[in-house]
Amino acid sequence: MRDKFYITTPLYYVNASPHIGHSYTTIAADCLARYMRKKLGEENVWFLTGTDEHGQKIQRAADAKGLSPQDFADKTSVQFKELWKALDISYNDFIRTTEPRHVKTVQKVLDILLKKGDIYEGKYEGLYCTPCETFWLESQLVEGKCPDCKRAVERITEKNYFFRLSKYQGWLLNYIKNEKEFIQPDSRYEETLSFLELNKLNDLCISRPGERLSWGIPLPFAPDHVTYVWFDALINYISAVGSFDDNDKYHSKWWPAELHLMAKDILRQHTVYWPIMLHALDIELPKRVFAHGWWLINEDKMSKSRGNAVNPLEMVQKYGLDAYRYFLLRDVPFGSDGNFSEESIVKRFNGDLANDLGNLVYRTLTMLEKYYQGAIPEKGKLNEQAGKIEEKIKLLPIEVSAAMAYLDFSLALEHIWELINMANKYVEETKPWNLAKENKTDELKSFIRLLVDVIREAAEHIYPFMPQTAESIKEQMGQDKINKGKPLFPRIENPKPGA
RNA sequence: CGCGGGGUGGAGCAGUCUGGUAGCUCGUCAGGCUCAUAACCUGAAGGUCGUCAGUUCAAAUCUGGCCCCCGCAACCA
Repeated sequence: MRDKFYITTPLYYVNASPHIGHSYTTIAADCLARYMRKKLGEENVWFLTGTDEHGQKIQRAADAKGLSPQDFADKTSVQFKELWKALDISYNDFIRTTEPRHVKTVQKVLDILLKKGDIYEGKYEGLYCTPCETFWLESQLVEGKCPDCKRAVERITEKNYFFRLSKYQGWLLNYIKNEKEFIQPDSRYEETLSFLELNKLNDLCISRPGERLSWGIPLPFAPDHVTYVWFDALINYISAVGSFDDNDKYHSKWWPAELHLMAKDILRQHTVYWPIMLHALDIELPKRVFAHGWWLINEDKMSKSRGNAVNPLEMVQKYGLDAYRYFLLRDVPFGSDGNFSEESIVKRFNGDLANDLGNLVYRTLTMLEKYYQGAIPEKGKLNEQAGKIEEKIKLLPIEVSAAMAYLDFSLALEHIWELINMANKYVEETKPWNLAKENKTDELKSFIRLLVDVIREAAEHIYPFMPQTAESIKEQMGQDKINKGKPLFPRIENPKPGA
């Protein structure tokens, strides 16, 4: 493990409001950042997120609302920021692709690559639907017409600039073959590898003529063209944390990133375009690229057009922030698709949070109150069952660390819950109410103290996932005495999903 | 024959690489307990592991055929 940790989310495209998919990636990144801060120290972790604001879709969305693209982007960007605040996201920096620091870097990159001969002028030819302002592939046409508006398309040719992806295909293939950890999960690694083996990369068209699209970063050597939005956006990962010197060398305290997190739909941009761009710039590659799955709504892909997008804020209001965070990170293994439903949230809420964790904390606090007037007793002698719990407490950090190394949040939580469940069982087997009646004070003391230790330990590990809950537990389970509050997660009775 | 993933008790999954009593969570049923949020603990019922054939002393696991589901198939931010 290296001593610094730079983690990124994708820059979210501001053509629409954030949904649970955005919140999923960001919560995962937040959890990891919090975990690593504890491990490496606050000052050694850098967590970047932001918004991607250029391109045709933004221009159109802005037009539709009668706003300038910048005003439109400003508005949506704020929505993302507000959501991250509501979700307790601990990002260190929020970059927008319309910020000068980014624009400057993108233009510098374009200049360097042109100088190196990796960008060249060429012609882009394609089938274009003028009303829709969209290029279509032959295969996408419906009866030879635009699939959207059903009008005729025309073959047009325009001057554009291209980035020599093809030149570096062999290098990239070789690199990926040697870096088995570069792309995760494994299935995505295989997918990328076979894609590169079976296909021949075309050079990437990285410009759009200004008359067709003006909302973008102008090419420094051809101001009548703007930069293709993906080429622009990826560069944020380096523009946010460093800069080029006069000799075109990139310097940064944080780069290379330890991890780029994203959903599976934008894997290729991060495993093909981006590595080649960096390599052409003579910059080190990120250590890992991890693509997680999608949340499906009733087995369906979530999308605006289907009208089934879920608003994260609504879920937080209804179930609480930590329950929402817990659900997302616990319910499916990171990497797989999951089914999102309020029914499953309620199940996790009642089962794991209320019955297991919340109840353990509450019953322990009550016993402390009842038997010791709220004072936390000293450690004492342990019986066999307690010894097993002590062992588990020692083992847990190792288990969690192993799971987190592979971004298996679900497994990490499972390990934590093993300890919680052991403790609940321990209460049952020890029968403290009998110890109290029989005046076995030593045994009662060491029993309750062990429960306190278990809960403290659990709170430590829960923190990256549910920061507020960890905080609340610590507060209630004070240093020497308790401050019992309301139950952490009051059971949700008669759940009415959708109500 | 484009590439890949998958089909395991009511639901969701693990196990398949390295064959050998089919495991987990939820749900259902029964019991126990009272510190606790009708929470907690214990036990039970429930699966010929998609299908057909083969290899083997032995197959969810290996081999081949077939059926079904789901992604991906290069500028879609």
